[in-house]
Formats: sequence, C-alpha cells, structure tokens
Amino acid sequence: MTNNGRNLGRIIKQRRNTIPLTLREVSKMSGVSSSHLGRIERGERFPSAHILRRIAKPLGFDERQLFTFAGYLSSSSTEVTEAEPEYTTARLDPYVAKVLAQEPMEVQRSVIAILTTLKSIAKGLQTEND
Amino acid sequence: MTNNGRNLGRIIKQRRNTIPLTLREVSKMSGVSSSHLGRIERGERFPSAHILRRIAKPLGFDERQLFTFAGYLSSSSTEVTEAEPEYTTARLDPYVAKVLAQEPMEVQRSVIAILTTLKSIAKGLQTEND
DNA sequence: ATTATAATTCGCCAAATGGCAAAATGTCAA
DNA sequence: TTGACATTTTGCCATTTGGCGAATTATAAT
Repeated sequence: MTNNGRNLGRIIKQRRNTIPLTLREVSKMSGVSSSHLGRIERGERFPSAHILRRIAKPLGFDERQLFTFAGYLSSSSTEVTEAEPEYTTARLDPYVAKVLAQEPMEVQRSVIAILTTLKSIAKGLQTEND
Repeated sequence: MTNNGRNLGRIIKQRRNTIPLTLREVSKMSGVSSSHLGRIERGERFPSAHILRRIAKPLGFDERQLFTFAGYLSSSSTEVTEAEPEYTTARLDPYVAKVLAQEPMEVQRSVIAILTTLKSIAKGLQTEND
C-alpha cells in the first residue's frame, strides 16, 4: 500500500470515471478482478507492475508514464527516450485530444473559455485565502 | 517465480559475474538482501518492480530494458510512442490544442470531465422539455 | 590437510498482492 | 415504497515477495 498508493489510485479512478467505465468493464478488459481494482483505486492496495501493465491500455494510459507515476520507473528514465521538443510540460494528453476532437468547433472553444474563466476565479480565491 | 524467472536470473547473474561483483556487494549498493538476490539469480524468486529498479544501476542495466525483459513493460512500449492517434475524421482546433497543452494533465482531464457532465445535464434537460 | 575468512544457500517468518464469493450500496422503473 | 437490477465494497484465503540469521559451501593462506 505504501500510503501514496492513494495518489495513484485517485489518478486511476478519475480516468476511469472520465471515460467512463465501471470497475466491472475495466475488469473484463484487463482481466484484473474488479474487487482488486476497487481496492487499488481507493488506495488499499498498491498495484504490482503486472497489474499496472494490464490496466494501462483499457484506461488509455501510456505504460511508461503510469510506471513512472507508480514509482516503478525513475522519472529520469522516462525523459531519456522522449525525443520530444521542449514543451515536455506542455503536452496535450492524447485521450483528451481524442475526446475533444469529436466535439464541434464552438464546443471546443467554449471549453477554453470556461477554463480561462475558472482560472481567473481561482486566482481570486487564492488571494482571498492567503 | 513464474518459472521463466530463470532467464531473468541468468541475465542478472551473468552481468554480476562480468563486472565482477559479489552478492554482498550488490546488496550493499542496492539495499536488497543478498539472500534475496541469490534467489533471484537462480530463479527461485521473481524480482518485484521495486527490487528490479534498485538493482538496475548497480549492475549497469538500463532500467526500461530490464523491465521489458522482466515482462513488466511491453516491448512495443519501448519503441516510439507519441505517434498521432486515429482522429482522422474529427479534427482538433489547433488553437484549442495549444492552450490546453499548457495545462497540467489533471486540468486537461478535468476539462473533459466537465464537458462530459455538461453533456449529460443537457441530455437531461432535453428529454425534460419534450 | 587445516584453519580462517568470505560467499552463497537455506529455513523460517512477516507483509503484501490479488482472486472469489457474499454483503452492502446505488439506481431506476413500476 | 418495493422489487429487480447493476455496481462497489468487504471478508477470507492462497500465493508470493523479501528480510534476517544460521548453515553450508567455496577460497585461500599457512
């Protein structure tokens, strides 16, 4: 469990809900029991590398990214291969791109408008709290 | 143990003898008990991802290579990724992509989550009106 | 050969993973 | 509400990992 399985669990759960899929469906696709998946999501179990490997694709994760997130691969190891340009931080999640691309142009733009608005609201809240 | 831990063990043992190092020395460097290392080498135990990660450097292995060898990472994953996904019909507005790409991954996903939620709400409203 | 000394293997144990089936919870229509 | 579903959580258990210390085996040096 290593207690920070919580974070990994949250990430996995959020992704599953975003798609969205049920535990059972992910279980079917990955061959991992749904009870175990549930425990992983709520941080009661830490997934072994084998399990992580099997759930990566059904949830649309990049395998290595997930491994790095889980602490199995050191992050430096991930950087090396990435022949990407410098916007390593500024990368658009492939799944996000896919979903958004299916929306009409106005919707896509609206999403950005909402995001911008939320950010300015958040900024206001932050200064309020400090 | 998964029986083909034999192969992995041979690889590790050969590397260690080539350097050469004793089990104790590798143990000191990696923090993994020498008895466990011994069992791994002779295929009686299959190293977990965490253990594999810790012995990679002392033995001069590339982390990902070793993971792939152990069957934790799929070999395809080691090759090039980042090829463009399959949204040939649907198109993502370049400006939208650019703006979104500058956001952290969670934000990107949250955007999709919001979109999904709004769509289901809209669906509810629609059926309500008819 | 015979001790020292280092290296490896073995016996045992605690802790964690992951599956199965039952219990609990959620959801929705009648 | 009630009943009929699907979904998630829990209880229980087999299996595996990995550590510690003792026993065994190799390696020298005298």
